[in-house]
Amino acid sequence: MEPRAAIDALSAIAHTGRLAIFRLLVQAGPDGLAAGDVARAVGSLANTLSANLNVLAGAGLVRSRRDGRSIIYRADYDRMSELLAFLMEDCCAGKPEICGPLATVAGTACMPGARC
Amino acid sequence: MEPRAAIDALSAIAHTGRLAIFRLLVQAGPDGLAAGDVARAVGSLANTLSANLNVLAGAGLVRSRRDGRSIIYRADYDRMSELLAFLMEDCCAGKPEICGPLATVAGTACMPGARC
DNA sequence: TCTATATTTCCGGAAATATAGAATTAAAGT
DNA sequence: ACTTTAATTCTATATTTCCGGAAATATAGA
Repeated sequence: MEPRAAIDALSAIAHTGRLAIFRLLVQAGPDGLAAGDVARAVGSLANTLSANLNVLAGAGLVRSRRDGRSIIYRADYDRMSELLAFLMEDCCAGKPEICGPLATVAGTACMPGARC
Repeated sequence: MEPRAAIDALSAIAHTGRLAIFRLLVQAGPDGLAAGDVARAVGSLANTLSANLNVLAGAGLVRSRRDGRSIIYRADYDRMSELLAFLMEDCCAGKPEICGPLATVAGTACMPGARC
């Protein structure tokens, strides 16, 4: 991932409202949620929410598709994964002092059954 | 890590200049670098650099100590580790689709011998 | 004390961002 | 065609961030 793209992604989630939106969409899973449902869940106006979803989409962290009158947003897991990889690899220079302890986030850091 | 602290850390590194500073300090290791050396390395004015270092320090990502007339800055590895943990655990909700592939950053994501 | 070096603080203007109200587009149902 | 619902876009305003110049502070050395 290019630094420019990483910075865009970082500033997208460096915002209380957008972080909440993104977390919600991650937890919602691959099927995603309609914009209206997101607005209700995080309690924000439709236009504000739309702007924030647009920032997240611009950073590649969420994707959208139309379904009837609703527009369904879902988190882009690959992109988030790339961002995490950027931070760990590139930014942390693979220092075990930083990245090592993350192994304790067991089960998340490693796929079930993955050989580590 | 609290969401507020995570957001502060994210916005601190969501900036071309500050990301460069942080990466430099991570690579410089625990001994850190004098502010002047950082300024020279990243090519920025002393006052601008000072402001940016201050933002990073406010987010807890770097620490400073005085040494003679120099002020030495070093990356706070623990803090960065906490930030990564926040993103993986809390934000990604432990979804293997996101965090799993990070195991391929092998050796960094998982300490040798860690139970994953 | 005087001077030089290192860094920070203060301040202002330009640019970017955030949010809300009003209007607009899009699709579905009648 | 008309109405309703869903979401976006347009526009304005308030706020924040960014960066540079000038001045201030801190330390070391002569």
